[in-house]
Amino acid sequence: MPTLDEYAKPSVAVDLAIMTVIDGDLCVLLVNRPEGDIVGWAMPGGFVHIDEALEDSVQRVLSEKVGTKPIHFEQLATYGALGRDPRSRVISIVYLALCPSEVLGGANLAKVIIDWEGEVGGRVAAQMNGARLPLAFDHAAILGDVVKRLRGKLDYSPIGFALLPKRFTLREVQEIHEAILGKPLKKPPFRRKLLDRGMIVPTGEFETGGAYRPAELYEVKSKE
Amino acid sequence: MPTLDEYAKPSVAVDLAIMTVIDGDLCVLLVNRPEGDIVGWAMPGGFVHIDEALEDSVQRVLSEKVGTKPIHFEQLATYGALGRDPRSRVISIVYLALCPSEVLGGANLAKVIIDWEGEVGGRVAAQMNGARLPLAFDHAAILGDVVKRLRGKLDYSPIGFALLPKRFTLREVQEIHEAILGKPLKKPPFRRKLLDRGMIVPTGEFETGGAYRPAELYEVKSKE
DNA sequence: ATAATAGTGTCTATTAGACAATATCCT
DNA sequence: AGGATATTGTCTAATAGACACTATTAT
Repeated sequence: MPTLDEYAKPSVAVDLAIMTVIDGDLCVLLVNRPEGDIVGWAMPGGFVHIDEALEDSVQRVLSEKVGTKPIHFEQLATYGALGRDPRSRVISIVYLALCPSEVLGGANLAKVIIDWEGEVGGRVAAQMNGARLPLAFDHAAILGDVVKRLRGKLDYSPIGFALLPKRFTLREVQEIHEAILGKPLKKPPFRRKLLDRGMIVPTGEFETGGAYRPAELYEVKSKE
Repeated sequence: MPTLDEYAKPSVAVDLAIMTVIDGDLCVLLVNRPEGDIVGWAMPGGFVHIDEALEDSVQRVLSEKVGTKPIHFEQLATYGALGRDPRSRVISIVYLALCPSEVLGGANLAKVIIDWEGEVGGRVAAQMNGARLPLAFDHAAILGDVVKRLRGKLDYSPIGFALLPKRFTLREVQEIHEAILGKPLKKPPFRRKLLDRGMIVPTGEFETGGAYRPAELYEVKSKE
């Protein structure tokens, strides 16, 4: 109930869409809601404290609930529909965070199943080990927006490299792009476009351990 | 102060960047803050009520403070730095709204002066009748983001048409684009690109009243 | 030698931009 | 008729995509 001198305020939360690519599949880190509460899987999140900047809330949720630092994060959008959390009015500021899969060891990574392909305003499903996971709140729709943002920014921004280790082969970059776009790409044009962008430079070193011809390792060009 | 069973909550507001183009200048609707309060000019805004969806807050602010309905509005971003409102912690969800200048009669429209040209993260200045207006809060930086969003979406989305009346000439479209991009465009390539997009259709009617040859009127193609 | 992948060369289709020429309408 | 703008035509540069080919390495 509102006090005398102020209106009741909504709660404000940050929710994190922590994305990675594993074996050619776009994946998101989800947490299982405790029983008796909201059922289903949800993006990790937390309330924004009164003395805490939004990015600090993001960092706190990362260290409290995830235990890792993403390479890149950016604000996606804010969701404030009335019934989105049935317990109370919560406005969620959603951040998109990107990590290479290596640094997310042991976390609950759910494969993101895009089931709209071409339509607009799409939702998304999630599965883990082949089983469908129920998504809590409006997180299926939010993840649809996440995928749209990723696809939109993929080839004119360096976000794809945030999903890769410091040094990577061109094939690995292509696998990331194919996973996000959900379609295969031709190798030669992809290589050119990438190299013509001028965002990456060859290191002169080569991958090891693989069968057959090793590919050169590249890294993101440091801004001079 | 927080009550026993909950933390203190930030306030949540919506702020509106209501943009238009007048005589080739990108303009924004601002309100003058009352004296004794925050000094300077600010975007119109209001607090989000506990039982009100974000878009409903936007509509309420529009009817209370502006008295007009924009052709198009979309969420831009959410700003929550700690000191942005010196009176209390306020998190602002900023919406970008677009209107043709004809429907904003008599409002306080300030010309947006872009003073960064090419750099990243830019702020913006405002002037009215040639005099510089002081911008309150972090609204100079927010308006920088507004301009960036406008420029980025201009030529692959129909937002430019939201600044025009229902029927318009190709020259008028070009003037809108030049105002937003801040640079002149060549007429023939601009015409083709626009027509090849397939988003507008000729009406067969022509403008009247102007000196010299009248141009054909176009309108946005209705989706079938 | 062979298999499998890395990397290159060439061609074509599409698109964006520059520039010149023509068409049309008002005064 | 003349002036200003609308509209069209042609050319060029840059880009994206398809496809064939060569190069390199582990087995």
